[in-house]
Amino acid sequence: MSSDKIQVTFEDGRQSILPRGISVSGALESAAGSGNGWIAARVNGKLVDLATTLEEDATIEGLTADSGVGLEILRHSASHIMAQAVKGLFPEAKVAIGPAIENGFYYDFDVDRPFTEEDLARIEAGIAKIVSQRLAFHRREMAREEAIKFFEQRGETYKVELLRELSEPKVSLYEQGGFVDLCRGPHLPHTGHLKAFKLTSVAGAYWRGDERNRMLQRIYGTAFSDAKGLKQYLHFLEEARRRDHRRLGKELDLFSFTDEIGAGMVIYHPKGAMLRQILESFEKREHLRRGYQIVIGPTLLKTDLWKRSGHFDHYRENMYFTEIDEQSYGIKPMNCLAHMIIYKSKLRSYRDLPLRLFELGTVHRHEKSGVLHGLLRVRQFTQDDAHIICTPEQLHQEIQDIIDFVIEVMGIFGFAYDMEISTRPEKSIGSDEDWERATSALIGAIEGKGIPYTIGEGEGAFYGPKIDVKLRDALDRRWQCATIQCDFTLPERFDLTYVGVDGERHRPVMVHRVILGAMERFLGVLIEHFAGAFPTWLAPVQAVVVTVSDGQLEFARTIFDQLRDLGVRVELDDRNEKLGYKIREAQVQKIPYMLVIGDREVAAGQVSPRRRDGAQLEMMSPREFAAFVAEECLEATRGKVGLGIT
RNA sequence: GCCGGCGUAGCUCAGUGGCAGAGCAGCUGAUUCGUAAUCAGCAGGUCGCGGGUUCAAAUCCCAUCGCCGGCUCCA
Repeated sequence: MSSDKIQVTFEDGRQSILPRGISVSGALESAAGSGNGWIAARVNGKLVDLATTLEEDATIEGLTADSGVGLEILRHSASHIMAQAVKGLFPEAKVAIGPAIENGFYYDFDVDRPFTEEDLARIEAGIAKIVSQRLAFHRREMAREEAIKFFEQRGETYKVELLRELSEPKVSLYEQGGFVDLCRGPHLPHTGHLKAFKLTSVAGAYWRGDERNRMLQRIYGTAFSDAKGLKQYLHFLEEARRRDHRRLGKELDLFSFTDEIGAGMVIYHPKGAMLRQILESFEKREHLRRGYQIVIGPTLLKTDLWKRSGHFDHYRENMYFTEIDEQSYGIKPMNCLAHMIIYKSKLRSYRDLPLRLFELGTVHRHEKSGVLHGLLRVRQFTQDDAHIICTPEQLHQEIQDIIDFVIEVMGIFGFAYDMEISTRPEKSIGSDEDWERATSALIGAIEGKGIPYTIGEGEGAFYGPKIDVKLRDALDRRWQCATIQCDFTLPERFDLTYVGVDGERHRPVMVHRVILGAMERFLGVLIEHFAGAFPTWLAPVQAVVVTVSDGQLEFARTIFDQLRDLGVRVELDDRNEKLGYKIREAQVQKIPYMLVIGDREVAAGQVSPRRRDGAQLEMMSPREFAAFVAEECLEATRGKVGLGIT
């Protein structure tokens, strides 16, 4: 091929001979014409600007703003544009970093005065103006030392700090409308491509995420390839607000908090307590079925024991302590200690293993005040906690059984899930052999189940590797609930042993695991997942008896009594209100069934159930209705839960 | 813990230095009604708590508790 031509291969496999030095956009247009909405490209696997020139044979792929990577580029450019707008309004602001994130982008600024809501509106207007100007993004490369001088002159000390830590001799800068930023790129061809954006909030954030550093002001925003995408996202936010468990907890009268009692302490009202009761009895039965034994440990344990376990050294700032009769006690933040004491209460043989101890253990952790969040982050909570003490050989099977347990339970609640294996962190204890064995047990168990997983390199606990299960709710949000953790440290520290076949003492392995995680957090997630409209098996009130007029009150009371006897969680609305009013109230309370009682029902001795979705069921006897509800519950729980809460 | 915002009736909220308000819920009465709000009347507040400024504070200032959005940390 002549020296002034190159061969370009396109995504669809087509090839063209083009002049050397042609721009990426020129090459793309030669193949597919203009106006395809490309904002950047991948050339030989590398993301580049459309203005990049091609000097060698290449494979290229045009990227549009609606694709995953393209959207990220759009948002990243949006953050640059926002920074330009901020610098225009606040010239003294120093810029830090401004990446694209999952649902948008942000940029951190160091300013004397924090931004206000009004500032946000002004900045938004500034962005709109820059967009209308269609300013080109220019890339230029510079020696690192030169770039340091450049940003020093401009007083951008954060950029200088970043540059000093880079090892590359050359760095790239991007400029649009006089705003220059240190950046790898790529970026939009010009600012006019930012068509749908919105600034969402402003918040403090530590420089480089370290709480010892200065707090910067972070502006969050989002951007989409078109107005429709933005609208959908704003609708998603609205839907999330509508489902907020804190709002629904109040509306459905499930739980509350009060500063009189203290931050992070849940008060369960009757319906919330009923929900928990249902979850707990479900859990107890499921654990017993799987060979777990239920135990109950004390809340206060002597501080000396927490010293031995290592909690006093590593976890003290999160613990509550109390002293009585000159004896110091720690309030348990975890349940494992009592379980180990139970293990040690007698000599154990390999025949006793695996020992699976389950406790609905209520723990207290002094979480920092700023992290508390409804039911999702509290200071007193109850874990569905179990510790499995087994031989190293049994580990694989035990892990696999726990995974099955998690999958079955998540299926019943209707959650999808992702699994992640977290491996040995830098700061850790235990022998390589132990880590190797435990990690391969975790991986082997997951792979044996054919479950896809990701690896969190170095994300494990200091005492062992773990599997984290992140469940995905109805809005596709992810929540960390279940976790399975291997531990070699505590068996060592507490000198747990078992007598093997060989008559010798051996060291067992301990698995810490939770299925739902914490009852509080799981309940919060459940509320949002179902938007408060719990399936009948979980609904704290399954049916409400409503009369058309006072004339049917006596009959309604006998129906109510009968259904309650049969185990249906039923309420009676005997108020002197119109039927429509009572129906509305029951709908708002998201009660699955409304049993309408009018003269027709009294005459027939039956009830007319109306379902929450508005469907009208056939008239039936109370007994038939109870059987109907029981059947629905059993079906939803794969035969595990019928009527009644035990 | 840190940055910012907020705290008024059971709930949702209005009130920005001069007599504390609305809707819903509650109570009383009327109404006896067929699938998402019947009508009328009544009652309800130490304006989170504690200090201060002022003739006068829900309103301004300080401190504190709590909540909200983030950061950091986590089930």
